[in-house]
Amino acid sequence: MSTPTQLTATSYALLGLLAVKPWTAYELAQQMDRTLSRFWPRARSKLYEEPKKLEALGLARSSMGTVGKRRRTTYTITPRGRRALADWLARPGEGPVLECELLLKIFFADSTSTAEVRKRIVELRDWGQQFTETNIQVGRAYMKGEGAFPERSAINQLVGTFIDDFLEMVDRWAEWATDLTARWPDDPKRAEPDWPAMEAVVQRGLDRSSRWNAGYRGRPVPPEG
Amino acid sequence: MSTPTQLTATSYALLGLLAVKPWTAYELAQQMDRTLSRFWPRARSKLYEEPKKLEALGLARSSMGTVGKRRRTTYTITPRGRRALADWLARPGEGPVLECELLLKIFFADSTSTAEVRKRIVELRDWGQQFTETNIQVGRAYMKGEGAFPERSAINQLVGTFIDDFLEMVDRWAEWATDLTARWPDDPKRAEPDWPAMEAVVQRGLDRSSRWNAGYRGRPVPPEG
DNA sequence: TTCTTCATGTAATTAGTTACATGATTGA
DNA sequence: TCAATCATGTAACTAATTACATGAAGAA
Repeated sequence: MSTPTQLTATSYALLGLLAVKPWTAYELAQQMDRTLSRFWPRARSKLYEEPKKLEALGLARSSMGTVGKRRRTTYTITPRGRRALADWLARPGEGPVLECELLLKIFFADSTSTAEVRKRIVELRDWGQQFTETNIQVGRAYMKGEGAFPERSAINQLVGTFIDDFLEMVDRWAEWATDLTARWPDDPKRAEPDWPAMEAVVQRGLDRSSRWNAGYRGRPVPPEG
Repeated sequence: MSTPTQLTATSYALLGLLAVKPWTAYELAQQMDRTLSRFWPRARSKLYEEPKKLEALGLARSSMGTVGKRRRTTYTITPRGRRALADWLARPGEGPVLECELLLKIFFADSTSTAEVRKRIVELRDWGQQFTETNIQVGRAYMKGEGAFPERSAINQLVGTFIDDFLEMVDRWAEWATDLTARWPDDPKRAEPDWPAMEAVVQRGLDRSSRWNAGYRGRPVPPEG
């Protein structure tokens, strides 16, 4: 820890939380778990480590309290910390990274049976369901005005909707995939694609391209080949 | 490498490719990049390492060829490898893990300006667009019958649709978010949530729950009767 | 011939995870 | 007063990434 390395997005995630208010290490970890983990999942232990790095770099300071004879650390952001955060927020960011083992298993369907594929699809749907439960609770709490930080409500809606859009998408896909594979023979290698559906997906992608090229206001439009 | 550690999902990803046909290390890496990276992204170097592990465990064997005076390794799956793969495929898998730095930056909007948030939203949309381009090409190639493995067409449709559903979702979200934030004041902390929209999202989640509880619940429920 | 891109890796480093440890608090 | 769970971390390990290196093939 003597060498203060470069900050990672995870460091900034913690720093961002500290910008809202000071927290103890435990509260920080909790908060991460509850909110950020949906699109920036990290192990618990990491969340105890990072704040130390922030402090070493002068972006936060810590004050020790005690509970009985255990120490308890509370972190507060410094002005330098706020500036560092603002700088980071003003730089471009990375797009979504999706990782899905279930999809991987489905992708290798030709080395197993259709029955197994169907199981994986059900698991995917169940996963979305589980996730939805907690997401709803958060959303409802906010609507009842129990949200801890009312000045963050609109922001929370923005990202909360992204997450729920994703969950909705997974659910719909799973439903569609269930129907599709219901008509598959036992051996996935002998399954015929649903050509019209495939055509529709390609078309949809092309439509996105058009809409994008039509209304685009950033970079120059790439020349058509 | 002398201690043959446990196989990871990444190992199985390579093993799965080998089940299709033998490949050289380079071809494996290419294939990963082109197809699997969409839902199982890994660095290039990793893809050269893993096959060695597979060989050490007797799940693949390698034959050395040469190009000039450089060696070139071709990997082939063994019967044990096929069994290991089938076993893995028959076990439950992990659900999606979503990671998005842009969303993280948007989440911390209260430490920056609405203008910055809008930029991040545009970046997210651009990202989807970029991704869509390549996705369409793959899809079109398949439809023209240029797909290298026709027996995998239906499977590819399954996962390809998942990816495109996701891209479509991102695009729609970005469009919605653009509209919403167009009405935000300069300071995101003073932005009011769109309450009806928020209510709608919660309702949608509840609807998913109902549909789920009605129909499935882990295993396929036999039709009422 | 030289330059660039394709092909094929190895080495060094690190971000992140799993496992472990233990005091404090609560409630049965 | 005992067990469970909350709170608070540290240590060991590893999966994965970035950086580096270099031969081969084809283009200019």
